[in-house]
Formats: sequence, C-alpha cells, structure tokens
Amino acid sequence: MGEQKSGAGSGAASGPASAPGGGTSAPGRGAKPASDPTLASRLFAELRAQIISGAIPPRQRLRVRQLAAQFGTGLSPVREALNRLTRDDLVSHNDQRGFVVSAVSEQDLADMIRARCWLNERALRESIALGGPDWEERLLVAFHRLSRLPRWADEAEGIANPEWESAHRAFHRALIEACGSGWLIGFCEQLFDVADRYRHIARKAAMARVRDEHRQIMEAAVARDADRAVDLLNRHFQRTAELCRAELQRRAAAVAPTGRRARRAKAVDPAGPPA
Amino acid sequence: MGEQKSGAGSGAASGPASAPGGGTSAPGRGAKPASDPTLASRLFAELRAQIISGAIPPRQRLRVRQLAAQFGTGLSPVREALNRLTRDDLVSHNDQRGFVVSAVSEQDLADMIRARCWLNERALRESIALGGPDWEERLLVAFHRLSRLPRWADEAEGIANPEWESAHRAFHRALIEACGSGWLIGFCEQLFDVADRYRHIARKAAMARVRDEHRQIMEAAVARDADRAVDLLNRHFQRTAELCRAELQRRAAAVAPTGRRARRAKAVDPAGPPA
DNA sequence: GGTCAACAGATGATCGATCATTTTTTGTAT
DNA sequence: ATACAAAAAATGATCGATCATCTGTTGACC
Repeated sequence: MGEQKSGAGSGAASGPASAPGGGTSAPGRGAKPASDPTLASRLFAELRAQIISGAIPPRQRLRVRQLAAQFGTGLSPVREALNRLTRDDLVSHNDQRGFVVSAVSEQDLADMIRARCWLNERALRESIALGGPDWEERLLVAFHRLSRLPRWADEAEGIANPEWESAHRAFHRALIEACGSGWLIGFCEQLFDVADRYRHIARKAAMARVRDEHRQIMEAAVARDADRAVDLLNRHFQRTAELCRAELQRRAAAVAPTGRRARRAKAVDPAGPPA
Repeated sequence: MGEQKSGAGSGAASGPASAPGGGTSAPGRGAKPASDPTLASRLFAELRAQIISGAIPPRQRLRVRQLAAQFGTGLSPVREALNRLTRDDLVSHNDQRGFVVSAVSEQDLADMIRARCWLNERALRESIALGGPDWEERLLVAFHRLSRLPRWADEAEGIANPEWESAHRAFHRALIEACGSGWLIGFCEQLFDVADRYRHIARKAAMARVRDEHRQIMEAAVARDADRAVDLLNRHFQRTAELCRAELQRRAAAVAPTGRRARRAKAVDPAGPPA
C-alpha cells in the first residue's frame, strides 16, 4: 500500500480557454481527444493560474453564476473548482457568503515568507544530506532548463513567460526533492504558489504604478502645468532610481564578501524579492 | 486587512445523525435553532470526525449517492463536503473515479511524523522565544483542562472521549500558538489531524486484534483442541506482556536520567505512540 | 438629516434529473 | 477453465430549476 496525495496537479496552465466556442479550431497536431480532465478540473486549473498570476486580484469575489456564464458551464463544476481552490488557501469561503480570492497583506506576506524559509531550510538540508548523484543531476538539469528560458514573454508589458514559471517551480522543487518527505515537499509547494502570487501581484502593481505616473505626467504637460509636470517627472526619475539602487546594493553585497568567508547562512532579509 | 484561513472548524462531532428523521426528539436543553452552518459544512464536519476517529476506515470508497442517502440530503452538499475534505489530505479524489478515504501506510506514517517533528520543533522554539506571560497562562490552562478529563469515554470498548480529544488538540495548539506564524500553525494542525487518525486507527486495530484473539481461543477451547487453545492463549499473554514491557521501558527511561542532565533533545523514536 | 424596516434583486445552497464513464456481470469462443 | 467482448448496472459529473439568505434600496418615521 502506499499511493496517497492526489498531488494538486499544479503545473502548466492551459491557455485562455475562457471562450466556450473553442472546439475544433487549429487541428495542427494529432490533437489528442484531450479534455481528459473533468470540467471541474479544468476550471480549477484555469482559476488557479489566473489567481496566482494576479489576473484575478485579491479580495475579488468569485460569483458562481458569473463564472459559470463566463466559462460556459453549469454551476456545479464552478462550485467544485472553487472548493478545491480553498485547499491551497488561494480562495476562502464563508457559509452563505460565497467565495473570495484570499486577501493579501504585508503581515501575511511576512508570515508566509518566514514559514517558507523555515520549511525550505529543513527540506534543503535534508535534501543535501540524503540526495544522491541522481538528485544532483536532476538539480543541474532543472537549473539549466530554467536559466536558458527568457524570464518574460514581454518584458515591457510585464507578461510572464509560462515556461519560465513552470521551470522556476521545477527548480525549487528539485532543490528539496531528495528530502524524503512528501509532506514537507507538499507544504513547500503550497507556499511556493502563494509566494508566486505575491510576486505577480507586486509586479503587476509596479507596472500599473509606472503607467499611471506616465499618464499623470502627460496630463500635466498637456495642461501646461509646468510645475506639476516637472515635479511628477522628477519623482518618477527618483522612483526608477530607487529601484536601480536596490538592485545595485544587492550586487555590491554579492561582491563584497570576497574578503571574509561567505559562509554564515543567517536569516535573509524577508523583505527582499521572493524568488 | 488580514482575515484569511477559513479555519477548518474541526471540533465536536455531532451524534450519529445518519437518520434523516431526527428533528424534534430530546428537546432537553434550550436546543438553539442551530443549523447555523450550511448543510455541506455539517456533512464536512461529520465526515471529517468519522474519518479521523477511524469510524470510516482508510481506503473506504466514498460514494456520493450512498452518502447522500445515508444523511438524507441531495448530492451537491455531499460532493461539496468531500471536496473540502481533500484539503486536509483526509480524502483523495481522482477524476471520474470518485472519492476515497486516504490510505495509510507505514511509510506515510514515518514521513508524516518526521514532518510533524520538524514543524513543531520550529514552532515550539519560536513560541518559547516569543511567548509572553499570557501565552504561559493559556498553556497552563490548556494543560489543566486536558489533564482533568478522562482519556476514554469507555476504556474497555476503546471509545474515545470527544472532550479529551478536543482538549488534546487545544493543548498542542497552545504550545505553538505564540510562534507568530499562522501558516506554521496551520500546517501543524493539519498534521495533528492526520496523526490523530493514525492514533485512532491503531487503537481500533489493537482492540479488534484482542477481540479476535479472544474469539479464536474460545473457539479452540470449545473444539477441545487443547494444543491450539493453549498456544493461542500463551501468545495472547505474550502480546499483552509486550505492551506492558514497552510501557515499563518508557517509565524506566523517564526515571534513569536522574544522574546525567536530562537535556539532549535528540530525535525521539518515531515508532512510539504519537501523542 | 438620520435611522430603521419593508422590499426587491442578487447570490449562495440544494435538489433531482440526466449524461458520461467506469465497473461488474454475462455470454461466448478457444 | 480462461480470456475476451458485449451488455448491464453502478457511479461520477454536469445541468438547470428552485429554495434560502444576503445586500442594497426605497421610503416612512423620529
């Protein structure tokens, strides 16, 4: 006896797929009959991807009827998918009050990152202690696959590259895979997903902020309000500089330790970019 | 902002409740209108309790129609409850193949216990480091409540005392509550539930084994098969003795360390009774 | 003006029927 | 007897209708 853990499936998000019309277009390859999974499972995967990617923002109410209409299905599969999503704390549910995309907060972020550090530390130490040559190889492969993929599908638009996301997950998993504890791995992956969501949301917010700044500057300029326009532009440059400064500090910190031994694991600043 | 974690509710299992007729019998106390929770939530709680207590054994298939009939409800609430149960890994699900109570295995037990030790260690250390006087007090209270409750509702029959179970959970939670990480606490509680299930299952199996041994001895005696009867009886005594021996060793070990310092946390034998 | 209550619309929860797939049974040929 | 295949039964998945509850609005009253 032994099989357990249906293993949340995770991995590759399907395409947009929102339009019900879909069907027979693009017969390109053999196009296996597909649709293996049940309708509820597809909805689950789709919603999960959208929530993690930030396409559906935190606090967003998930109305069953609306989603059913949007995906062109009945109510049951939606409800089922929603229920499954609560498993990973991506969605929360209140009796008689429906489903909501879980909120994010600075507090929760700090908590989550701390837990993530703890669990991954344990898992990584065990992995290093127990992992054999095969584990090393898998890790190298995972790293290689990750490093040759472009980070963004569209850098300017901040559209993530799904393949990179997938490889990123695979890399982190490969790190801890030899720890020998399915439970621990499961927890780590759950935290990975949540961290991923924060990452995407932050990115999204940053992009939106930049766009908004551009708009404000433009408006002030068109309105011939020189003072305001200049002020906004200056702030805009400042903010950009701050981002660069943070990055430079990071690089400097990476170079400096040449003198001393670079050991000393110590707790890393949890405020840093989750990666 | 901050509310998250719908918080699995856990706690007190309602009565058998299988009969739909139920209703107005035993108006004993005020009998508040109750039924606060949604139907699905009640099924969830009931099934969860039954699975953890071992009333529904591992590998048991959970057929939607059957459960619906048993509880006198429609299919939807059952399905919903089942889906929510997969959250805690108490139930697993395969597309088109329905729900099953998660299997148990020696391997999974070892894995789970190890993870449980790791996570609780971290949580406990943090709790001790961060917990204030209020935490201490709550812990003392939790311990006191637990220690004055009878372990069994019926020792001979091995029927657990629900209040004890509840206080037990509360005690373990109180221990780590001050660790400041909701995520970590959540994981620990999930593992608590799974460990609880193992505990109950083991107890149940032990009781069944004893009963079976009695029956076999009786049958051999009635059949006038002296050799077999005596052999069975001897083994029976041996087994009982082994249980006592294990207990005595535990007590001896607890007394011995008077000489040396009793520090040295070290890894505890995971095979011991999870408590 | 503000507060509360009745109302209406929206939304969640539940039901029973129906479709699709899996599992079991039954029958037949080797 | 065994193995395979078709048919039957069981079971999971999905649907749309319906009931219950919640939310926001309107309007009377203080």
